[in-house]
Amino acid sequence: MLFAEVIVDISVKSLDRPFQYKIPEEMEQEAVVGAPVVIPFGKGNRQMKGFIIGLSETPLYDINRTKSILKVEKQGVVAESHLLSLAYWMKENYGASMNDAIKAVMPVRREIKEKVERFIFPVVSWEALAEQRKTFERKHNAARVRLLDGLLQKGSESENGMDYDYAVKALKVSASVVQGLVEKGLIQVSTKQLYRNPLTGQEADDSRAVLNAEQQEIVNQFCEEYDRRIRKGYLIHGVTGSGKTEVYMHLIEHVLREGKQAIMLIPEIALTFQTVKRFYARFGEKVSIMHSKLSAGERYDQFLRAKRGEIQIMIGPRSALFTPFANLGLIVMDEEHESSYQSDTMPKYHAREVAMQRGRMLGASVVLGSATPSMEAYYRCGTGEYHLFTLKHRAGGAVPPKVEIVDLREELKAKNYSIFSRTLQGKIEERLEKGEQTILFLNRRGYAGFVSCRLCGEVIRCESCSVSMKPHEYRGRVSLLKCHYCGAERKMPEACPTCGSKYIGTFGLGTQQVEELVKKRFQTARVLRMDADTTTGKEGHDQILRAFSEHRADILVGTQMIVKGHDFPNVTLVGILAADLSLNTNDYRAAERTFQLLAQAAGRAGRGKIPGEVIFQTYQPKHYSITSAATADYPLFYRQELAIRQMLHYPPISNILEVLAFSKEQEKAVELSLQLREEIDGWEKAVVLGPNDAPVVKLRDWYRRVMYIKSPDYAVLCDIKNRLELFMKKEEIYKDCMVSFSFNR
DNA sequence: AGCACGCCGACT
DNA sequence: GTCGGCGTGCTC
Repeated sequence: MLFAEVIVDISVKSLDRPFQYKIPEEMEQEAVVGAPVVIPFGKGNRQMKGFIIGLSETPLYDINRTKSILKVEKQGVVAESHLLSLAYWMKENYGASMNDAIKAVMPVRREIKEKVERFIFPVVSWEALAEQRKTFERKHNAARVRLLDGLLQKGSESENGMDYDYAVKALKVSASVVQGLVEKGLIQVSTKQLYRNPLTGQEADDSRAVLNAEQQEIVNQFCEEYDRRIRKGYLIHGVTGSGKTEVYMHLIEHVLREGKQAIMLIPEIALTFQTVKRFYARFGEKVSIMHSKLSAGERYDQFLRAKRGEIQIMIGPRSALFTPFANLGLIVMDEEHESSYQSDTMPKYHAREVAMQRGRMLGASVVLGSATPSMEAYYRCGTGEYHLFTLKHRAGGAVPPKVEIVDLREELKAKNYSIFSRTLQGKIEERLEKGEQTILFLNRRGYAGFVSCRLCGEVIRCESCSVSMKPHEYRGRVSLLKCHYCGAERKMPEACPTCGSKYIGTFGLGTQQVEELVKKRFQTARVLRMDADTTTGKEGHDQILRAFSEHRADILVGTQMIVKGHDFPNVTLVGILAADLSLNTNDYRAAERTFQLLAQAAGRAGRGKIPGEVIFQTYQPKHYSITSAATADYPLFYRQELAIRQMLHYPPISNILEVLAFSKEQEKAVELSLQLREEIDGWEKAVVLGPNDAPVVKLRDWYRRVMYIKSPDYAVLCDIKNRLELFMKKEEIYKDCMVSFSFNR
């Protein structure tokens, strides 16, 4: 008799263990480790899903009460057994249930309600399309012209096809027009995913770019070690534009030559058609792309192809890490410092750590790359866990931008109360005269800031969360307040709700205000704004960036999103209006984030032939994250930041467990947090900070208390978490409270 | 007595 | 997560 150890598809602590089932004889072939199964569960023999995680011939339970597997799901991709071990490792390390961990590594995850997206693709050549456009223009067929314009614009660059809903809604193209064009054989409408291979049928291009000495040295050392069967972690610290991607491709090529496969991880936002096209061009049909826009079915197809050995390279965001390659040789992780590598649902894993673990399990090397490495990765070069490579030179000999720090306190002394320092203002005017472009960067969205009464000082707060509500533009004026935490909205009040005075107004500064101020100050300039509000969906995003790159505007005002990835050759000035904004958050990563942001923003200037200039406006001109970003001196930043992390026992030196205690009643939240503290008092090798009120005291009507526990030994933190969970389970009075945990290391 | 409701524990 | 068992308490 054969038995299967099954994990039931329910993420509850008490069920997070294997249950033994009999395997009916006729299923013995298909009931393999990793297979998804249907089993009877509980008193009512409810049919549940589950996963086989082990097989045995010895019964571990009363054989008369052992039930049988009902069905082995054939359509599921069977997880490789090493992926299951990886899931187990994740369960242990991130405090998740085995079920959650398995679902993270399994290609077919629970179907989230899937929106069917349709795309419009051209069938004929661009030239024929442009010809048709002229015809429609003559016939004054405005809707069709708009549609073809959209396609032509998108087509030459992205080839992703045009979103059908977008065409109908934003371009006001009626469905029967679209249908007409389909019948004419000009376009085609399909649910086809983004990032199809545009080069199908073409031969892979073997002509490889010539590497410079720095790049070649990395490739040589890696290959030499790889051939000696040395598998380890590497970090490539390469300044923006130093040609990291070319190095990755050489490494992947080497690994492929040995009959191995490779995974290339990229942050979600970096998944642009440009990157993808380079890989298609080099590796042809060997490549497959994972993308969040792929449906579960399509994703499953990709995994199946990987498993069958039809492809050798998988490119994608963090979930691509679990591609079931049988012979994995290399995992590359580009822009290693990006926050999208951190999962925010259970298991809350970091792709960098899981990549290293998968590498260890399978004998694959891991190559990380970044222009501004995370403290964690750079630190691990010092401990010998990774080998450090440095690329100091920009490929193609582009000149690094000239950075100037402007002290805003001096501006105040000189009675300049505007948001533009005299230096910045002068430089913007220069650009306008020369016909060059400027990017102004503000690290906030909307009308950030708050609404308060000048008479009584009362600030308008969200009723459910303890944060101030942010003013937003609605129907052309500031008339709407939004809570950025729970999304609640209310009208901008005419008078102060507390004292009734009319002296109520907005304070602080957002991109909308900056845009208005720019327009006022530089009246001849054409200004574009890009932030979360103006760019609903991918289309708005693309439109703005396109308009700016085609020089249909002189100044682009925006938030974070404009500093990532996009190249504008004609931009010769980047102004950061308040470089220290991201510095003043109560987060130990604030300095690191500031450095990364500034370094990236500076990299946006002067990517073309003309050298660029960058202005950092700040109230803290001497702060090391700002000065070192100005000189693009990462090691300098790293040393100073590490000293602070050392002093305060922050990661990567130590590990932190953040414990949040929630209750609907304020006193109870306080009491619970104190009880939790008592529970772990005197624990060896752990330092406890707090408890205190969380930065957001109240969120969605829950009062929040926070406590930080630091320990150099990660396992200690896991023990503490388990202990506290046990406490919550057995203490009756806290049944209506909640506790959540998150790890940092 | 009869039933509604809520809590607890078991689930192979 | 979900079901059934069982205790409490309320009502026709």
